[in-house]
Amino acid sequence: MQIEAAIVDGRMPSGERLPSERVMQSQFGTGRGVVREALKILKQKGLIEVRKGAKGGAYVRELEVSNVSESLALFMKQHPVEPEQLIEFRETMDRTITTLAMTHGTREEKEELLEEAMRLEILLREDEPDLLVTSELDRQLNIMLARMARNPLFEWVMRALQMGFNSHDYALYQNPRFRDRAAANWSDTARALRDGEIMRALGFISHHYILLRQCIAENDTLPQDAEFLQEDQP
Amino acid sequence: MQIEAAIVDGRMPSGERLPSERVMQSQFGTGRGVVREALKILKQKGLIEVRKGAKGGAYVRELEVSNVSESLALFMKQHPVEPEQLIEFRETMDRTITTLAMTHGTREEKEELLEEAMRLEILLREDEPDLLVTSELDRQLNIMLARMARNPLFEWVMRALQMGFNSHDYALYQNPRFRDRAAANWSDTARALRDGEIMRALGFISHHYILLRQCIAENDTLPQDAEFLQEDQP
DNA sequence: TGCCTAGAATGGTCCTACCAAACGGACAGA
DNA sequence: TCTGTCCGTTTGGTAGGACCATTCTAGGCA
Repeated sequence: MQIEAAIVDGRMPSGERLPSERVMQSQFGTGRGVVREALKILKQKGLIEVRKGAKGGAYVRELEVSNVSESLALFMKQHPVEPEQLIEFRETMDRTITTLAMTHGTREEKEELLEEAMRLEILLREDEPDLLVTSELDRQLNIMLARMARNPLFEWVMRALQMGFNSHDYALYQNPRFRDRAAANWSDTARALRDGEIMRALGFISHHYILLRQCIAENDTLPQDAEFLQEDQP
Repeated sequence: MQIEAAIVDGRMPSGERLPSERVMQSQFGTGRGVVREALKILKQKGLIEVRKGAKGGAYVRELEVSNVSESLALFMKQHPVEPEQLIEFRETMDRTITTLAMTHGTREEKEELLEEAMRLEILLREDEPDLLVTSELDRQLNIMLARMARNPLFEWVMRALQMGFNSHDYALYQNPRFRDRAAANWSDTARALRDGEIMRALGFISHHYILLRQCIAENDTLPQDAEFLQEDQP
C-alpha cells in the first residue's frame, strides 16, 4: 500500500507517534480497516509499536534482532536440518565467536561469563535440576559470548539459531550421563577464554560438540526417550 | 492470535487451501476483520498466498529464503554494520565453506566452479566490464561454493548476506586497480580447491579480503568516488 | 461442439457501532 | 496546599453488515 511506503520511506525518527487510525482513515481517504491492516503488517515487521488508550497509537520503533531471528527460525522450522549439519554450523560459529571474544571482550565480561558458567555447573550438579532454568542460562551464556565478539552479525545468527532449534542442547542437559560433563566444559571454556588460552578454549568447544554428538547418537538408539526433541517450546 | 497458531502449528501441507474468511469468521466466533488481520500477517510472513475469486482464498505455501533475507536487509538498514565487521563475518564463513566444499563437493562441481571463475576473470579483463553481469556472476560463484558445503545453513546465510549488502564486493570490481587481482584470486581459489590444496585455498580467501580491505580504505580516502557503496540495488 | 453469459464464491474495501484500556484533569477530602 | 479518587476523552480492538471486483463454473444458446 501507499500508506506503508509513506511510513517506511518517511524515515520517521524512532519514538515518533503516527496519526491515529481514524485520522489516517480520512487522511488517506480510505476505510479504517485498510489502515489497520497496513499497521498490522508494520507491527509484524517490528517497525512500529501500538499502544491503546489516550496518547496511544502507533509509535515508530527501532528494529530488534529478535525479528530477524524469528524470521529465520520460522524458515528453519519448515526446512528441517540434519542434527549433524546444525552441529557443524554451530561449531564453526562458536569457534570463531570465541576467538573474537577473546580479543574483543573486556576483562569484566570474561569474568562474568565464567561466573555464570560456574553457576550453571552448580545448578546442573543438583539431583533434579530445573531444565527450564538451566537451558535459559545456557542460552544467555551463548548470547553473552556472541556479544563479546563485538560483531552484531554473529549475535544475530546465534540468536536465530537458538530461537529455531537448540533442542539438541537441551538434550545434552537432560541426559544425566552427559549433564555434568557438558556443564563442566562450559566453565572450562570460559576459564580458558579468560586466561587468553585460545587453543584450550577451542579444544573445549570441540569437546562440547563431541559430547553432543555422542548424546544424540545415544538418544537415537533409545528413540522412546527422544520425544522431547520435538516439544521444548511450550 | 489463536488462528495464526492453529494454522502454523497445524502443519498444513504446502498447497493446502484454508477455509474462506467468512467460514473462519463463524468457525472462530469472531469478526471478519480479525480473521483478515491475522491472514495479512501470515501473508506478510510469507506463509500463505492469497488469491481472489471463486476457488480463491488462502493457500499454504513453502517459505523461501528470500523472506529471511528481506527481513535481514530491513534490519541492516536500521542498524548499519561496519564494513570491517561484515568482512570479518564473511571471511569466517568463506573459510569454513571452502573447507567443507573441498571435502563434500564433487569433482564435477569443482571443475564447474573453476570454469565459472575463469569466465569471470576473462570478463573482468575487458576494458569496460559490465559490472551488473560480473557482480551477478560473483554472486553465483559464492552460492555455488556454499552449496558444495552440503549444509543448507551456510547456503542460507550466504544468500541472506548477498541479498542484504554485498555492495563492498562490487566496489572491488569497480576499482580497476583491484579488479584484475580480485578476479585472478577467484580462479586461484577455485583451482586450489579442485586440487585439494586446502591451505592454499584458504590463503587465497584471506588474500581476497585483504584486497577488499585495501580497496575500501582507498575509497574512503577518495570519498567522492564512494557513493556507489550506497546504491547498487536499483 | 464450442462459445458466451449468468451466477456463485471469495477477497477487498468501507462503514457504523460498541467495548476496553489508558491518560488527564476535575474535584473532594485531609 | 497536597493527595487520592473518579469520570470523561482519546484511542486501539472487535463485531457485523453492506457493497464492489475478480475469478471460476455451469448451463444455455448458436
